[in-house]
Amino acid sequence: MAPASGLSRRELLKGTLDMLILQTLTLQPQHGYAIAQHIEKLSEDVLSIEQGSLYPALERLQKKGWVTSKWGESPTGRRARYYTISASGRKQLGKEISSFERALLAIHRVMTHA
Amino acid sequence: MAPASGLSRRELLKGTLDMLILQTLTLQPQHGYAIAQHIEKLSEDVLSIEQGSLYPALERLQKKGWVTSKWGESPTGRRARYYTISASGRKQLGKEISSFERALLAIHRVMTHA
DNA sequence: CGGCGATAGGTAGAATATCTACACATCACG
DNA sequence: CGTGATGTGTAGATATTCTACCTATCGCCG
Repeated sequence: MAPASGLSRRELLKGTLDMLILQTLTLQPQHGYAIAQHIEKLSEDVLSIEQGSLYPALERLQKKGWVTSKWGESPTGRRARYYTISASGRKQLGKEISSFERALLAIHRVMTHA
Repeated sequence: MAPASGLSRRELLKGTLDMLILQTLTLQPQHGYAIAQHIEKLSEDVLSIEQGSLYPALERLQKKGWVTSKWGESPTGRRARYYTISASGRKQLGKEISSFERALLAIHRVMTHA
């Protein structure tokens, strides 16, 4: 994780974090640290989820009822809080995906001067 | 512009407003109100730019040197401030487009569980 | 005439999301 | 013993957008 050459790449489209987390949790329940790693890896290190964004986001999702959590043990034997997506979380994910695509299409129309 | 049936659609991907404004100004210099209308129309009413977002954004872009402005007269004969994209503004637009596309591709990879 | 909607510009303050920078703990490894 | 990876978390700053106002002119309709 050392910034290699002082280059700090970080580009998260704001407003997409919840969607990315929820999507990640559709694969299987995960703890926070693993969620962040999963997203960073799949994005080929383009996206980076800072802890200061991750944990508040998870709290937020939990408060909305979109994920549940319970303490467990990670593969490395450490205590970790595992998050599971709920039924309403899946519904929410669907909404976020479609509104994301809608917005994307709209932006595309503007950017290609239609 | 009356909300038709009380339905308030508004979906702007956060962080894309500057890019949309700069892109709009590559067509021709425009005043704020017309910029907002242009974006709303091209996006087929998916995106809506509120005045409270628009004018601060235009100030921001001006402060960064990406646009210049001067008072003029609109086609309807009203006083209006016309904004013009600068050379550095065009360079900035290019940067924003490529980082937007980078992020988009990354998000796509995560969302399709790659 | 009086009011309203569209055109045009703007501000104040709230809400929100994210980031930076910490603190804490355990484990493995040299 | 120190450091880096794993793991959770908080506090405070920062940035962006939104809601809700305000002002002004113009044209139209009743």
